Amino acid sequence: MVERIVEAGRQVLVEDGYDTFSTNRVAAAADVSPGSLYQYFPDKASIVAVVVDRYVDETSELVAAALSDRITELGPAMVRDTADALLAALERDPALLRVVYEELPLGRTHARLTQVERQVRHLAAAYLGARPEINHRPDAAAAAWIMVLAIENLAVRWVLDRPDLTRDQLLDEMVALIAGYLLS
Amino acid sequence: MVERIVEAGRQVLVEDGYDTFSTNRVAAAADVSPGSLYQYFPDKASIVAVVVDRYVDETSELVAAALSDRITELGPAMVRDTADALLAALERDPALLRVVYEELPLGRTHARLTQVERQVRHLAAAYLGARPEINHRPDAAAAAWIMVLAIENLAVRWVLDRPDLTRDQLLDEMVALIAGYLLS
Amino acid sequence: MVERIVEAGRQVLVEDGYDTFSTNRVAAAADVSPGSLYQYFPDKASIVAVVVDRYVDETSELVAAALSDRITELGPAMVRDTADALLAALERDPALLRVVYEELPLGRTHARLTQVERQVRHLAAAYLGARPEINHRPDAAAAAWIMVLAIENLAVRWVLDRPDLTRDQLLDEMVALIAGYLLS
Amino acid sequence: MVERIVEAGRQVLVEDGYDTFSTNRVAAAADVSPGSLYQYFPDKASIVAVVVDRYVDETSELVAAALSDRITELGPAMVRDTADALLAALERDPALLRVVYEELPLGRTHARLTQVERQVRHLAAAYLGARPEINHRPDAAAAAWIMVLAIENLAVRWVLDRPDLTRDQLLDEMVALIAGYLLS
DNA sequence: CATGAATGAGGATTCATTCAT
DNA sequence: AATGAATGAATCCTCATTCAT
Repeated sequence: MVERIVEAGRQVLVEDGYDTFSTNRVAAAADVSPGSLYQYFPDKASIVAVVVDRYVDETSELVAAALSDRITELGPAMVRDTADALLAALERDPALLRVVYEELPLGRTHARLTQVERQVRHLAAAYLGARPEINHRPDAAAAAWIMVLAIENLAVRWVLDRPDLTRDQLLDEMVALIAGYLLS
Repeated sequence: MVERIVEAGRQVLVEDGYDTFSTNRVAAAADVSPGSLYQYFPDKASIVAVVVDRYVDETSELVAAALSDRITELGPAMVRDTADALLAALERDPALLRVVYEELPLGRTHARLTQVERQVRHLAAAYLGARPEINHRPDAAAAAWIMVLAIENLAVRWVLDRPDLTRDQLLDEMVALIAGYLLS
Repeated sequence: MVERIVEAGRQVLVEDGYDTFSTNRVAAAADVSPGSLYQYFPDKASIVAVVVDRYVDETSELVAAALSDRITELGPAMVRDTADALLAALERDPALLRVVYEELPLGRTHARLTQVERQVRHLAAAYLGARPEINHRPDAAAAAWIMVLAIENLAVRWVLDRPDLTRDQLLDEMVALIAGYLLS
Repeated sequence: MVERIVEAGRQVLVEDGYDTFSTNRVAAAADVSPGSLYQYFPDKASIVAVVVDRYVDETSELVAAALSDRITELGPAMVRDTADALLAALERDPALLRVVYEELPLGRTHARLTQVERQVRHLAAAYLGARPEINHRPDAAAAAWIMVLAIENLAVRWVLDRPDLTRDQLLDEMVALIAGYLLS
């Protein structure tokens, strides 16, 4: 049941964006009565939150899986493969990505995303801190913040804005960006 | 009068975010009757649009001014000074930045922002294309896209998320990021 | 519920005319929340339309019933009885009659009325066409148009304007009008 | 000035009907400021009232003029010529006729029309009362009421509904209607 | 007189939420 | 648990009218 509601919520979000996201529409899409929504969710915002949480979780798991395959391998290949996995994950559902990134009201909604970003940053910082041969930046935490955010944002914007770069070009540039940075 | 309304609109946006932005609230904040709004603006969206347009214009002008002071100077100093100006511009009103970046419904609103970003990218591409001594990347347009987006996003996130980086650190990292990238 | 709303709509229409007919007033008169109106009617106009449709239907049914009782009987008695039934039907609710006839915005509202009038005309034309002994006019369709409209309008005006004619006088004059016409 | 306003009022009424008739629209059409309206008219309704009064006056004068030309002539020709004049008068501006007849809110608006109808009825009653050779009906006042209303309404409906009758047919039927009635 | 900016009550409509069944 | 009718506050917007200039 929760399943049906969350899926319906995702659908509505994807199909028409957040400004037409109403509890009635979600209930209709889930083929459930409006009242039933409130047996599983305290309010409208929490439905959105769960949709977003799931999306963030799925995405981060996809990236984490790719990463764990390559974790032993240092250097450019790892950056490229990770970015590749991130792109692939984001390309699964650009419409939902757009809604999550550009349309959602703040609040509890972004909590999960922020949390994941922090985790990733900490992982990256630990990683960089332990490998001075590939990271010449003095502050590993700062470098991780820069690196993670830059890659994430470039990936998102590339998926959403479809600029004049091929996917391979993008990956090349990302590798150059990170490599150049960490070694300077 | 237009002034009062726009200022009230900005205030409401800043104080409570877009989801409480109602014409009545704007009218009250401007100490004006709801009807008067409609003598100067065709609808609610256009009030938001003007607030955003102004904000984007002011911000880009501040950055453009800083840039024009340093335009003759190649290299790291220029990156740093531009990023510095951008940070300063964004720090003027973080709350409004948050609303513009994260809460506004799509549409005409993002049009102005997108447009400015395109202009900046074109400028940067031209600049990079003409200076092979500081730019070793093969595709100037791609490099400009990467560079502009990375800097913009890092600046915005730093202002909004207040991470554990000092302002100077951030600027150092940005310079390293761009320099390392362009020369690799 | 629909019942309550329609009845409240009729009441508001009758008591204060169309220009004070607001959804809020109807809701209040029905002792129902404004929102409930929209679970049964798509908009304000459709509430009016239902009130009018009902009124037109009731009225035409009353007349049709009277007519079917007398349909075998030719001549003056039939005219008189039909007119009598029409008067009785219109006298049920003169205030609503006034609103329907004189105040309602055009559109779907008049559609139903026009439709009924056409039906009646066609019936009358067929009737007249088949009975040359009581109808000497050359064009049965034209005669039906004249006859139906004249009787309808005289009945309505008599009910609304309360002129110096007794009900019986009116019926006498109507019979004379139609009889004289059809035989000339 | 009053002239300009009334003419603008008539225009608005004719072009878009009563439901778009707003003081602002009238002011704009008259190329006058909204405030100026209130120097010559106490409120919106009184503008409508004057437009209607004028229309009724013009129309009745046209008919009266035709009638005074034929006043000496008894019988069918007079009915025909009068009806002809009425039709011609109504055909001048069917759009305004529709608005006046079908769309206007009640009240002071219809006062002038009612008044004219009464005058005409009294004239007709006096006329019929004095000419027993053409009027066999026992009650001249009643006969006048019937006759005037029937002709008026048939003329109006013919102009507004454009039924399947030629103008000449209509006049023939009207003459037959009245003649048959008065002699029966 | 004329203006027209300003007013603000009121309009139609939506939708998150509740609650009796 | 599930329903879905009912709610009613809140939304955007209009327009007859006023009044300072």
